[in-house]
Amino acid sequence: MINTPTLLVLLGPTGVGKTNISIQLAKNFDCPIVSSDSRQFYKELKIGTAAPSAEELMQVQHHFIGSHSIFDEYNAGQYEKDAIQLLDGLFQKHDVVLLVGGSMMYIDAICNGMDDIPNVDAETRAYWQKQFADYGLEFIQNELKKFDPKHFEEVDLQNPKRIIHALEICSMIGKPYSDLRTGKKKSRNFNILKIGLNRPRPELYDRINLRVDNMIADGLLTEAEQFYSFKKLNTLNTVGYKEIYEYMDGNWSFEFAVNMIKQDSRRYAKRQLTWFNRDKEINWFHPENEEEILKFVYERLSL
RNA sequence: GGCGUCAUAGCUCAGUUGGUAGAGCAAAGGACUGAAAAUCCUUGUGUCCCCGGUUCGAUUCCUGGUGACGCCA
Repeated sequence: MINTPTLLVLLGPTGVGKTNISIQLAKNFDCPIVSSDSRQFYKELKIGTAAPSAEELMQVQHHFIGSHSIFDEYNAGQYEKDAIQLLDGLFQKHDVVLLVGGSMMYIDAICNGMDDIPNVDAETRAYWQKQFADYGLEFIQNELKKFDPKHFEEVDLQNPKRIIHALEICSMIGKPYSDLRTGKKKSRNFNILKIGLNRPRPELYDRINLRVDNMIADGLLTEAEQFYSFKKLNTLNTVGYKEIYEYMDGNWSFEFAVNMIKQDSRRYAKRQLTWFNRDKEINWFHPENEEEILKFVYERLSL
């Protein structure tokens, strides 16, 4: 029934109910799951990232769940390379592979591709961070204007991370960062079908709040405490962990920290929806309309 | 029961010497090419507790309610 390999992409805001639907879809189409959740990659972060349970992992073959350590350096560009290579292998045996997650840039890295830009080495990063820390935003803005006037015109000049990154690349390649930014969409040797899950805002927020309470009951505090001494790692600058560390540092009460985890999760969900709303290829469904989703996917795949 | 204080945005509160109002937080909207669950930008949403009175005009002053809090019984 299926002619060309298809990547079925299941996306949506945090807490909407992706995992549950993903297991059902994977069973129905007898296909493996590739995660595009940039925090479920980390094997140390299970409770706080609402990673699939051991039981769920046994039911369907999963990739990129607990595949990395919080001590690893990882990024979207590397993920694109690794995941595309993995998909090439999976499509040898499967007509359909399910990509599941909510990390917007990681999903786009697979669907659209990213430009070929080198990984930033630690010294370069440290150098520009120090420049920013010592001389401020205006200084790095001017540096960017000097090294890459084109990007200076395009970038969000209030956002230090964007400016620093552009400067890192400029100094590593010895030419403007914008020279490497083609903005071209890569072609893939598989079809892409995007399914978006969403719920009315109050419903989504209720689920997020409840899920955080459940994480606490399941031992999120203990999980986070184990890595307290590494709290400065980028991988731990994550909703569910950074708030616990504020509590452990004595800045917040425990109750306040829990409320902040809920609030930060809600804000994250909002940002995800802002990004996804721009993508007109997404076919949206309410997660409880499982039959409708299955019917839609069957129809699209058999064409 | 008596006396006093208070009542303004979802919350905490400013303010208007009488010309229908503004901060913080929350929230909403947006951006996004290797740190992305990160980072950054924009936006004030209102029977100013209710009924009257004075006034050209009351959220503001006055009578009376209602509610909250405090003190005294």
